[in-house]
Amino acid sequence: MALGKDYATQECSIARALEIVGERWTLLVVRDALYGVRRYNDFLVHLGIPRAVLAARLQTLTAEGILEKRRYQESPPRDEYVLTERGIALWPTLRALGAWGREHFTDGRLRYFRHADCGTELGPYGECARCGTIVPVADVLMEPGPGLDPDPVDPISRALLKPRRLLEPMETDQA
Amino acid sequence: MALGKDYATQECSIARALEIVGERWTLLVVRDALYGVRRYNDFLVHLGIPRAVLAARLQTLTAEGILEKRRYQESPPRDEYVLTERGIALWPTLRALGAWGREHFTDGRLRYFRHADCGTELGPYGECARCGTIVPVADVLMEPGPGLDPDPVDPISRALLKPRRLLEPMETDQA
DNA sequence: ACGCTCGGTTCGATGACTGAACCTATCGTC
DNA sequence: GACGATAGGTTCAGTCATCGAACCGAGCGT
Repeated sequence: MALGKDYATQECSIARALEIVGERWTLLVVRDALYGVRRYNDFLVHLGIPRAVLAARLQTLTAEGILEKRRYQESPPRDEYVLTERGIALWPTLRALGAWGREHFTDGRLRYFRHADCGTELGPYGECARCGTIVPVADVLMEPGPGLDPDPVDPISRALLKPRRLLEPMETDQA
Repeated sequence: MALGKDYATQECSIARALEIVGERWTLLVVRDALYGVRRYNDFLVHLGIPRAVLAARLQTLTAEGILEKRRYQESPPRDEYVLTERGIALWPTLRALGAWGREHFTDGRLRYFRHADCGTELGPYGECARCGTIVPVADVLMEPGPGLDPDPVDPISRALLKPRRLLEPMETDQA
């Protein structure tokens, strides 16, 4: 958010948060990371984001400790970007934002989020009404809804047609 | 978000939400509205936002049904911007975002949010642990914390030094 | 008639985003 | 060992949003 004006005068943790994740595309990158996307190229294709912007976002997210860059093979050298604790902690925000967007601006259910242990659909705060608990991110099961119409040329889009747990890494190779 | 590229390809309610409230300053305007700010000039001074940008944000927020423009006196004609249901529904998102920012990027408590009925501090989801309920926005009491250091020339900043309920309109006149 | 406040609009300069092209290293294949 | 493909970027020109300051008009109060 290095624009002439930052939110410096705002003594407010919302403003601080927005300085870090408030830029265009940033929260969508984090969303994809929660969905299990880890590689530069997968982000690129699934988001349709300009390459330069993606590189910039991955760098600042890494610098802020939200993603961690990690080598997963040596030859050829390839890195992946994995969410840290701090990044995973953005799930409630994304959940709330998504619930608001769905409630007010979307028709047709695009995805369902369920408690993997019992199959109950999550409430607006990411809680399981049946178990009476906040569901840990890794126990959230994501399923496609009827309103979903995936892009056939995008392997990530197709991979998201199967029920998956959040954070479970994508297997793009055999896609 | 009328940039060359919108988030059109994203079949996702998070992306839809971000198209509406994802622009710079927008969520801070909504935050101030929750805090009780209603007038153009109060937003202007408290946010330190360029006038043209504020005018644009107020217009799109009104167009999207998040704020409502309402005449509060006839002579001279003056309008105020008040949150609608749809705008108030953004509270959980802002609460989650603020909790994340405070947890990871702020030192010193800036504000406390409590359940007005019982004084218990709100949990990260805006719930009252003691009463076991999600606290309605109008029953949230906001109090200044020790880390707060208000701008003395800004009447809104000073008004926020007193405990206040969310949505309670500001009285800027006698400030 | 004068200045003040409120709520804007206009405008030039700056900076972020976009899309396309280019680049490097490594692999698999012939 | 030349050839093309793939992953992960960087560079660059053009466009669009944001910034800050100036201007504007209606309706006060005096």
